[in-house]
Amino acid sequence: MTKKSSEKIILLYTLLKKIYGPQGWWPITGKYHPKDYSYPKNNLQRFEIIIGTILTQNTTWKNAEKTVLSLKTKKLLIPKLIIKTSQKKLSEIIKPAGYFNQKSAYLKNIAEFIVKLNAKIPQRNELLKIRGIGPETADSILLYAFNQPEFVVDSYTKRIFTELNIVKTSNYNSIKKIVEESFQSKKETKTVIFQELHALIVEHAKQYYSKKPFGIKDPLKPDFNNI
DNA sequence: AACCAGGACGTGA
DNA sequence: TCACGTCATGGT
Repeated sequence: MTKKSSEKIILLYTLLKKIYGPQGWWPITGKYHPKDYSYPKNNLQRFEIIIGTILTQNTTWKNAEKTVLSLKTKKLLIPKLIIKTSQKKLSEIIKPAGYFNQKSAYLKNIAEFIVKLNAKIPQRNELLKIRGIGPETADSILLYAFNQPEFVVDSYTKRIFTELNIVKTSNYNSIKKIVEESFQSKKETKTVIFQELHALIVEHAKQYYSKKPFGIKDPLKPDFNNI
């Protein structure tokens, strides 16, 4: 990690926070204040977030949230009930989220894991063994459902970081490590920073990095040219 | 009407 | 490791 990388990452976080404010991005359906970081408050909310991270894979949160709400209305947002429900029925319920055949299987896999977990905090490498849980979903689960200081790297992050010359690599673990090493503070603080930074990056990217040519109208670009 | 969305997985270089 | 095809609905 170069010193400039961390300077740029901290600058990016500062600027994005100033522009968009706190995102409050723990995908819980219900009421909460964006600045309230005391979520999830129980295992049901924790599971709801976990389910959300899978359903939103390569899908808009709007569509994913719709299916989370459907599951909630049907009182299925409980690990044991996800296991009990047939995959066919699950697929039907989560249809708007896309990839329903894959995702319904993934939901069952994570539900099995959560039951066996017995209310402990999962290890990252254990999550990665589950079919349907890749690096981004694993980190999302750890960061938002278990409040662990694991930074989430998504395609937007790679895109913005390379476009703003923050990093040269597009390797997941490399970028994750660079970001995590840029912020040294206590665990709770880092967790909040990582939760907000990832959400802010997504928000910014949706405006300036979703269609080609990427970032051409990004107002932050000049700030990163001569640093 | 092509293109993309808060990816993961399998396969073949 | 890395690039590419596949999975699928809904919005622009």
